[in-house]
Amino acid sequence: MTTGMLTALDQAGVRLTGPRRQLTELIGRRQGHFTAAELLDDAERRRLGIGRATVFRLLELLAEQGLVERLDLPDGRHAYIPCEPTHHHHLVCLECGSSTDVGDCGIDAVTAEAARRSGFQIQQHRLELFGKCPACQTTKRGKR
Amino acid sequence: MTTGMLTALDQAGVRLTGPRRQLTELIGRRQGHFTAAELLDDAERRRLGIGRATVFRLLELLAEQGLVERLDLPDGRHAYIPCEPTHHHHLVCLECGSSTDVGDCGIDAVTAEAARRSGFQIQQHRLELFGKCPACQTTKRGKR
DNA sequence: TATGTTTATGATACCCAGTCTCATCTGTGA
DNA sequence: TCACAGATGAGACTGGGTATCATAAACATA
Repeated sequence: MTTGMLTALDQAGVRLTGPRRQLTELIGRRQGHFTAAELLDDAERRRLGIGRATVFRLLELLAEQGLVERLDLPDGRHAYIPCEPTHHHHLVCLECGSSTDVGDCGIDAVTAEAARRSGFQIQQHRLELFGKCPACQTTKRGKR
Repeated sequence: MTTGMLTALDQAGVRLTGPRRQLTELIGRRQGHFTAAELLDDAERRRLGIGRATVFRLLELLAEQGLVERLDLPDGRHAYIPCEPTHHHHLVCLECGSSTDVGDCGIDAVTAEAARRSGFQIQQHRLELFGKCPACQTTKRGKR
């Protein structure tokens, strides 16, 4: 996954710099979604000397390549999820933060129906699903 | 609609103050979604002397009551849409900014399918549809 | 209608995420 | 090994949103 990200960047024709190698490495170690601030913290904790702007620039680059997706958490924060560059949706666990991709699942029928009812031409949609992952369902429920 | 917002606030047990009346009035006049900054501009242009904090406090209050919904535009900005306090989704026109609500449209089947495939318990979802409204489809397309 | 309590207000300082600028550095192709 | 386009880090800046606090106004009660 980490190497996948790097080779994808390479193929995109950008330079494989030190900061980019280190940051993709850090992203690869994380489980599920993360915020820009968390990634920046990781880098600072390891004293990699990577600047704030570089982190945001890389995230933007990864998002352009579809290697990461930007996502709005229910609490209003922004997070990023590493993912495959095909259209899909995310299922995010509200407890542990892990996430899974799901494919189509019939959403096209929904958008078509909405278009029919409203007369809109639908150009893009965003579907985000939030809940509890299988692992968190089995652990004790009083937890929070 | 405007009065609906006010009476709903009244029923929520909060005070019907001057600024709240004026701001809900301004919201009522707007078509479709608006950002906090736009609402603030409206208020300043009319020299209502309403503070920044008051605008954000009212929007938060309206969102709590489900009278307004906060929404993330594809360009990353945040906007608010006045709406009915029942569960539904928004169709947003990317050209003129107008919006329409659509009801269920079969999204429950999609979330059920995603849950089945992934094992997640889905607690909430967010679906936002972006496109071109009927009016903007008929006006010249070179626009934008 | 006057009063008093509670809630809301505006001003302002502040915080945080993200962007811009710019001088310096470095990856990479030759 | 060299040259240079592209990337970097520092830090200033912006814009959305929040916290604080003294003052003002809504509204229940008398």
